[in-house]
Amino acid sequence: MKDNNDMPGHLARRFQQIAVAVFLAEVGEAGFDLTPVQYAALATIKANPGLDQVTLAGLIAYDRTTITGVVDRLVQKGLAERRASSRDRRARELEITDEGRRVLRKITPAVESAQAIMLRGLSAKEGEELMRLLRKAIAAGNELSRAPLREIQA
Amino acid sequence: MKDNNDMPGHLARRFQQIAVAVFLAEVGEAGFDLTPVQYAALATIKANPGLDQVTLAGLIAYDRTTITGVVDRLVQKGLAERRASSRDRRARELEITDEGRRVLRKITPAVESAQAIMLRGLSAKEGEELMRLLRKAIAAGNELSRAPLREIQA
DNA sequence: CGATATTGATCAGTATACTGACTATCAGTA
DNA sequence: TACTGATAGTCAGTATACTGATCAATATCG
Repeated sequence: MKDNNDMPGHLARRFQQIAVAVFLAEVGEAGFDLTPVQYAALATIKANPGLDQVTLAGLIAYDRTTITGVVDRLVQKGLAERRASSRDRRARELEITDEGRRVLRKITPAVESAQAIMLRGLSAKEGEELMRLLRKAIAAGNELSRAPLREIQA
Repeated sequence: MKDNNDMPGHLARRFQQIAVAVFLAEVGEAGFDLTPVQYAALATIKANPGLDQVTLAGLIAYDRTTITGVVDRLVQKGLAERRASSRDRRARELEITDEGRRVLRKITPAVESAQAIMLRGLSAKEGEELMRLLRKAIAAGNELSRAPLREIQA
């Protein structure tokens, strides 16, 4: 009979569980209160000023119903702003605030440290290989989740 | 600047997201309504009859507060039973029902198929290597989450 | 132009996960 | 035995994620 440890799904869940715990611990010790999801969203808003929520969701592969709450919390913390779009009155344009920029800058060392801790059981080479295999598996399965990754249209 | 695709945490989240979607799709097509978490819990109850909830949580690395709800739903679906323990009046002993056994048996092909689909972008060798690296990273980070894996004490 | 389809955002509902607190019970020790 | 600490389970609260529905606005095509 198959063990849990032979199930990629179980290993995926477990690795993600640890990754989130490590991220929260490192960021918390640095004095910030930001989740992995909020961090990714904020960094993506900074890199793509004025993008709408659907585009943001596509860039980080979040469900569009999840993004609503994530952006709510970023706005509530004063890290991002949500404005009505002038081109499309359905859409909301997202901008990072000065405070958001400051937090992103200060939080970076903790985030990098967290990424290292997640892989601390692996050699540098193994860490690279793990990421390569994850990227490959993810690319092949991209369309299988409700929230696939979407590039920005040129 | 670091891309999301260079962050093991982001890749972990994305891979898990796809894994859950694939599991639910395969199991759903087979006519069953069981989540990955519920499946793992049920299979573990079957393999360890009479275990209590804390032991169950340890065997699959779930938080003990999460287990309460998961077992609630298994009981509600008639797949498992929760009994008061005779040895320890705080504890609840868990048992799989005949229906639970039946579901577990019938659902296995869909579960195995899901595991294969998650890795469809990888060769057999790469899939093995991905699982090996995940196991290694997880083992090193086991104590970093609130819900570490715990073996049964002999 | 107008009917239709699509899209952006949100909402209600459900299921993980976690934090922190609480009760009941058990175990070990002074 | 009485006190203390640990443990099993649950609960309230918060944050992802998803399904499916709805509403407003835009796009498309006959």
